[in-house]
Amino acid sequence: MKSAFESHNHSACADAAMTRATNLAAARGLRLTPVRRRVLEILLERHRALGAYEVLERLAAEGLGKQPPVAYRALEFLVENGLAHRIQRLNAFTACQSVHEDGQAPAFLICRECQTVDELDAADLRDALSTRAGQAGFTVERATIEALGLCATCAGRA
Amino acid sequence: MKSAFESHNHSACADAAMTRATNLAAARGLRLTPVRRRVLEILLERHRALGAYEVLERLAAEGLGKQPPVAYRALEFLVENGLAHRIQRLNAFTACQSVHEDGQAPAFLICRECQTVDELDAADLRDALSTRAGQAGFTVERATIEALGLCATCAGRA
DNA sequence: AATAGGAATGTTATAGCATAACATGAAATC
DNA sequence: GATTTCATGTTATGCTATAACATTCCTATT
Repeated sequence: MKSAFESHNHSACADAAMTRATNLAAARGLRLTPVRRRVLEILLERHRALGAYEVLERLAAEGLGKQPPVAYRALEFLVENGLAHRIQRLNAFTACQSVHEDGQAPAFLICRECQTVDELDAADLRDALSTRAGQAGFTVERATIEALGLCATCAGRA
Repeated sequence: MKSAFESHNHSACADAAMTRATNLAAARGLRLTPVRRRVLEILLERHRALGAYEVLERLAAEGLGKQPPVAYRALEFLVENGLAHRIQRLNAFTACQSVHEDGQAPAFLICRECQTVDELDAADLRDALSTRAGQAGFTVERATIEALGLCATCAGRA
């Protein structure tokens, strides 16, 4: 699997994600409605996080909804079902690029230069965090791990 | 050092933090002005994250500023100098409870029940993250590690 | 095929978070 | 004491997010 920072056949990458989403919906009886499907497609266009209002603009241009709740509801659906992630640092959303258990969100690498967002499996980091938290009597339910920095490409350019 | 979740002599805890802040300001030639000092005191009242507008209400009640930029500027100053932290998940701010290098923010444990926020030293987690990111050619500049869950006290109550 | 119940979407309105831009004032430096 | 720098005051606005209610669309059941 190529990282989001490397150049790759992106349409294959997006197609694969759409296929995973379609299969997941079928398996779980989720309704991947036109708005939801379209929002996921929009997020999949690039390895970048989009704000809800950016998504909404796109939807509006296509006649799929003009008000914020339309975008927020679709995004919420995608996030709840692991098809997209919310990037807290950016107040924005990105399509899920990997496969992982529910609630087991990966860590994110966010390039401050090109805004590309990549996922990193974070199982070990989450485990370490849970262990340490557990020592303080704290039960971790959801962990957010986000790194801001420079990707290789942008570092090379500078 | 007691965790924020345990009952403790909180005024001593807040005083110690204020003293650290005063010393840091002196050492670095920072200006801990009345507004900045007061904002830090307000954050130190409890181990909870406060939104900028909550801080602003307090300031306004005391005649220290009525407009959002007053609160945001003071908070920005505190965060930049490591005296407070921004909790991304909450869009809120909390006083720093520990001592750490610049930019080396700790991990946060956020109880979803009592809203208490505690810090955990995250040096090892950050290192692990940086190493893993480095394998993908990514240079981590700042890492956000936040865990949402239940503290021992609240878990016991349920 | 009618219909009842639930799920999704449409719509209005508003709440909450954050900053740009410019004016004024205070403090340190020269 | 003039200059420069930093902090604060103020106005205005932009971005992010959700509550609440109306309507439409599916689905399952009769």
